[in-house]
Amino acid sequence: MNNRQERKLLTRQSLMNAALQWVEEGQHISSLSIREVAKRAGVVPTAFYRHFSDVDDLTLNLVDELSKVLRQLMREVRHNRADPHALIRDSIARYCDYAFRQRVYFVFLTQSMTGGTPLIRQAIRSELQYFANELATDVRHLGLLPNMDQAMLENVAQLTINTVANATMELLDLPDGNEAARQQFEKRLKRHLQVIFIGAANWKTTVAG
Amino acid sequence: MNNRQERKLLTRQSLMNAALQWVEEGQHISSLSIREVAKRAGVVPTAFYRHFSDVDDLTLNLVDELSKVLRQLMREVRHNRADPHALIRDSIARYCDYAFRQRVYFVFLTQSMTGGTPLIRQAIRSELQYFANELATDVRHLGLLPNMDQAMLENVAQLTINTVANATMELLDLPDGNEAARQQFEKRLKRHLQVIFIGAANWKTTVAG
DNA sequence: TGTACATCAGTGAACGCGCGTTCACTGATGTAC
DNA sequence: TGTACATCAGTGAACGCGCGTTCACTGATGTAC
Repeated sequence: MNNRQERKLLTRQSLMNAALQWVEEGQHISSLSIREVAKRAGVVPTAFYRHFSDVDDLTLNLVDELSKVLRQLMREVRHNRADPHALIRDSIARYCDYAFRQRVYFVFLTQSMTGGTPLIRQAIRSELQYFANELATDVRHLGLLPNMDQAMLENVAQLTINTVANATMELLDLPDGNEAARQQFEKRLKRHLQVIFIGAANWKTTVAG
Repeated sequence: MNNRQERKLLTRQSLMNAALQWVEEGQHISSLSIREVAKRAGVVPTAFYRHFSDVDDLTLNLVDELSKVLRQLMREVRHNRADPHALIRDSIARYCDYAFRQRVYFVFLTQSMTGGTPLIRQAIRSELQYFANELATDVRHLGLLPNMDQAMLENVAQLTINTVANATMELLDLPDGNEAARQQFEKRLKRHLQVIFIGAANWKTTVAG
């Protein structure tokens, strides 16, 4: 049924899942050992080397893998376009839901955003940049900030994405099932994004000085 | 000259400095071992236990210690009040200078912001909250946003601090001595803060819906 | 289709090493009289 | 001031353990004829 290549990919997936499991338990990826991740994946420690050269290598591949998943999410969100009037609120609600359901992905990415090697940090940052560019394109197409030049629009998009990323760290630490805290959080994030949007709408190039 | 207590404090300081040195070399604090930090501090591994119960305990104390240092910095910055007209630009320049000179403190704090135990993350978050409150008080006293209610003012201050904190991660990864990249970074951060300030100045309570 | 050989993902033993933690200790500093 | 005892920060040996990495291997899958 499945040939050698496919079996190898399955083992690779097992190793990656085992690493995510480690993070899910509250551990930092940098404290994961080859022996530990191999044990959790159900293979002998030396089998690890058939897939990755060390834990950093695995981590980098994990960032790439999860980036793909997140891009897919973004495509779906953009497709099911929300009512423009409640755009911010709806987008926040949808994003938070997703972050909660795929919690471990986000924990891993926020952890690596500050904790990994410079290479890993850069990979995540360029992923955020990608999202910012998508957002700028959407804002342009929706005609939400018609008078803003492209450079500044990208700047605002970047600020927005950064704000969401920052809020995500907080979201992930909210006590599970505390609906009141969750709503308070979403309200606060909504206010932040509204301030940014109002600031962008009132931006005049002459401020630049 | 120095009694037993003072000597003990010196060893404690050595251990903390050794931990910071580890971070400075690009390692994550969670991968620091008791033996390693003791070796760097010039004491025998078992001496570590006279000061901390484990590495997490040391980390938490380090967060407290550095928080004190940062509060002191903030007091100085607030004292040498800048020209209100160039408030944002001057504050950014001063902050970036400080972050660069005390690089390791900021690397450690941004690293722990996402990477530490929940307890550590919470400690840093409440420290950021403290800074946000100070900022809100300053903005109030300077009369910069006279029509804004207290809750929203705190919200905007929080957004501002978050934005600076987020930018700090990027700042710390800038190649050393690349003045062009540094200026571009500062300009981008200035734009972000300006958008936030303009948004706050144009905020109407009726938007709240 | 059948056979003979090549490939290579995963195995398992072995190595030397640094780890956290225990324990009894030492000897300078501090205190009581 | 001098003496006798208490305190306790730092020492050093010892333990069992999990670590990364090496190596020769096995045996199922793949390929060439």
